[in-house]
Amino acid sequence: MIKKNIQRIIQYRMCLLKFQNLGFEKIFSYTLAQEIGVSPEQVRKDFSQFHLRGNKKAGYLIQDILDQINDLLHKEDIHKIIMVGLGNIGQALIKYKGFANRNMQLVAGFDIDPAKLKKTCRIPTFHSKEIPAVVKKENVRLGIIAVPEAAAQEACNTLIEAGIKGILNFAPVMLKTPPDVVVQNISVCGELEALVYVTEKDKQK
Amino acid sequence: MIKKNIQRIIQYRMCLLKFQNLGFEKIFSYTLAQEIGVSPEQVRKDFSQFHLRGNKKAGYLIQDILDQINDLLHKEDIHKIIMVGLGNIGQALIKYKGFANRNMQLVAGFDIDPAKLKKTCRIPTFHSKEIPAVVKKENVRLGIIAVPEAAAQEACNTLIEAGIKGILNFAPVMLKTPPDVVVQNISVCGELEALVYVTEKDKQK
DNA sequence: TAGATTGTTAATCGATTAACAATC
DNA sequence: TAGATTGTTAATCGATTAACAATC
Repeated sequence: MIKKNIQRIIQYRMCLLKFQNLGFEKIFSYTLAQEIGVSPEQVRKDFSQFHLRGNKKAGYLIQDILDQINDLLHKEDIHKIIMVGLGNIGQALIKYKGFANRNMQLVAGFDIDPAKLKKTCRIPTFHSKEIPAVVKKENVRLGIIAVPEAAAQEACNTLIEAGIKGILNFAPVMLKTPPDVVVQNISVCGELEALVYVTEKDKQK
Repeated sequence: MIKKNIQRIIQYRMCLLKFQNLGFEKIFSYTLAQEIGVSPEQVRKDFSQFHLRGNKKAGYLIQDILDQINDLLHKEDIHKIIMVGLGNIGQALIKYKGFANRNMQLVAGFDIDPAKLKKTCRIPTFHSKEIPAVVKKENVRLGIIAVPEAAAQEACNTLIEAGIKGILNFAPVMLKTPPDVVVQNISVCGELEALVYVTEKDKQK
């Protein structure tokens, strides 16, 4: 499980960029806190844990904090990602233009279905058997799994075998991986089910 | 923040269905735990908190536990959902066929761009100004926001105004909502950035 | 019965919040 | 200086893990 403090650091970064674009140079823990819905103490605690320092009375220098967070998140590099599965989700993410300005790049897509490979696509697409070759050639460390549930573990095994170290998994299964490969799961249905639970519970009150 | 135990209950459910389909009638906390990557104590604790009871020595009756979880998650109803934003993500989720067998149904899509409304679609689509009318007519409680960042808060306000109680938000902003409206955020880029952080940290060891 | 498993209570761990000294 | 803000230490809270009695 990925620590919550780093997840918040990622949010702080987006927020700092937003304020910088609005022309601000400094920001207080209070402002940042309000923006992402936590307490100012939480912000200062998080910053403290990552050695992000401000100035007493004068708050934080946005550019300074951004530089340091960018270091933490390795924003000096462009992080290559491959997409396994060219169905609805896979195609949608390939079309998504938001990766570039966060230093992420989808470099290739894969599927076992030749029909899926024929669709015109912004990035090169290959049969899944080419995964190891492309991963090695492009030196990719991250992969997204957007294949049907039944094919997910096999896709995962191929990625691990190819040397992928981080996997974002859209399939509704817990993938089995060695300890040096990290998986993050996204389940749209699961999130909706959780929303049903909490909203129906609220209703009863 | 939605409690972790209910998120796991949702996972247990999927897992129980899987074992039921494989022909099993009973399951042990140990098996379930292994399948979703937690400890057997965690499973028993979660079950205990939701009053899901098993049999000493004989484990849990899958059908029995499923019935009770289905009650908890209100699986007796079909939960209607509207989609705001018919871009890449919106269109992909509308095409996704996995909602139906989890008792979810996307009933309508909305966008402010007439061009997006013209695309053929499995569900009815309307201009966003129709949101209140459709929500009232269909009695919808859940909405998905898949619009660009700049339009997200306005879309959110419209949903709140229309009476939506739970929002799944794909836009990279913290939405401001009253306490009776719950938001779950999904950030593909954010998850990938977190993966970069943990995998690069591992590399240094 | 003996062994295995549940279910609950107690202990531990980690994360958040509160308090407050430092200082600009 | 007085007031406001940071940064750290201590306290609290919640979630996980451990221990173990109950019992099938």
